[in-house]
Amino acid sequence: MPRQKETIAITTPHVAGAEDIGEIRNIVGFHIRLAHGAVYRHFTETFAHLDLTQKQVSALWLVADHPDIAQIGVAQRMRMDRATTMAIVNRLEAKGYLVRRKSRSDGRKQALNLTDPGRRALAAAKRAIQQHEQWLKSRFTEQEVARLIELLARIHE
Amino acid sequence: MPRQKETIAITTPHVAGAEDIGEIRNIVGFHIRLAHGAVYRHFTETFAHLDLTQKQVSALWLVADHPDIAQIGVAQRMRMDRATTMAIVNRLEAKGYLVRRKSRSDGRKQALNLTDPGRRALAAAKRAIQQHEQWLKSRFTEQEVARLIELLARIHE
DNA sequence: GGTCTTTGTAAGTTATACTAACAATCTTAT
DNA sequence: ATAAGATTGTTAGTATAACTTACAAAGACC
Repeated sequence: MPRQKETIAITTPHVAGAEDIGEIRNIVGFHIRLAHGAVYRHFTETFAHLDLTQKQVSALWLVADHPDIAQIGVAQRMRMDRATTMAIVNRLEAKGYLVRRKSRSDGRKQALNLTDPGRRALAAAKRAIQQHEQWLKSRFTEQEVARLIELLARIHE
Repeated sequence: MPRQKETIAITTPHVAGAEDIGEIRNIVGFHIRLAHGAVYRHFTETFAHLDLTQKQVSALWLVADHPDIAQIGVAQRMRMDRATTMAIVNRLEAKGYLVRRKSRSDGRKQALNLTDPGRRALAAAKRAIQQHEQWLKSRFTEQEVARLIELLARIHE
């Protein structure tokens, strides 16, 4: 994770000339990538003091919402493969935020559950996310937010 | 902030505190990340035979649109820092798709330009992007595409 | 039982993004 | 004009993430 102190804002500020991107601006994928990058950077700043990445928070949140979930369940909900999920669960386990234990219903699976520190970390993360979402939503009306979510969902569903 | 809970309707069964910001699916950032992941994955499949990533294509395209552009120019337009831009330009140079040469107007800068193989690679990439964009746009009307681009631009601009 | 599938794990590769430090060059203030 | 400061490219090092391949253990199905 890009650890950082709280010095400066975004490393590549929007300066004159940045909007001159030519015909590439008509490519939807290009805008999704730029928007994702902007959100990612702001997220990282907002979460610098919590030592958690987007993926880690999402995984933590999913485990909280679905006690005893298996890694494959997290992977499916986050559209990741098993190996990537492993890496993220490993990091969360190393931080002491969740525990693996063999599932009783299916010996192949590991049931994931939050620890108390994990619950506290998630609570703090949710407060930070509120800030982050506020930053993100501040440029839209409520109706536009709903519309944006609906359009994005059509891409990933 | 009057009446806003309606759009974030779905109730969380377990915890209902003042700090509870609802289910993860109501978080805009989560949808942007999932949509970006879906687009990234499809892009990678579409481009498997071309040995080019999203970033590399974008950089190639920008250099084609702006001959003699400096690395810092590419960085600003793609919202990347100088070090990340270096890595991408290095890869494109290693593939023989572009050349660096000292800028005459500013000795600190490197003027970037495509080679002939670079131009051919970009032409092929643009054809693949048409396919990719078709896949992406197929779930929207033209009007929705325009709306989506407009909303996304508000995030990264 | 035997075979196929699913799940977790491990190892290794690639791409991206960031920091910090440095040299060369340009810009600006005195 | 020169000193001080800012910009640009570069290198080195770190962290995350996504992927592949391979393997073992357990479940599903015939």
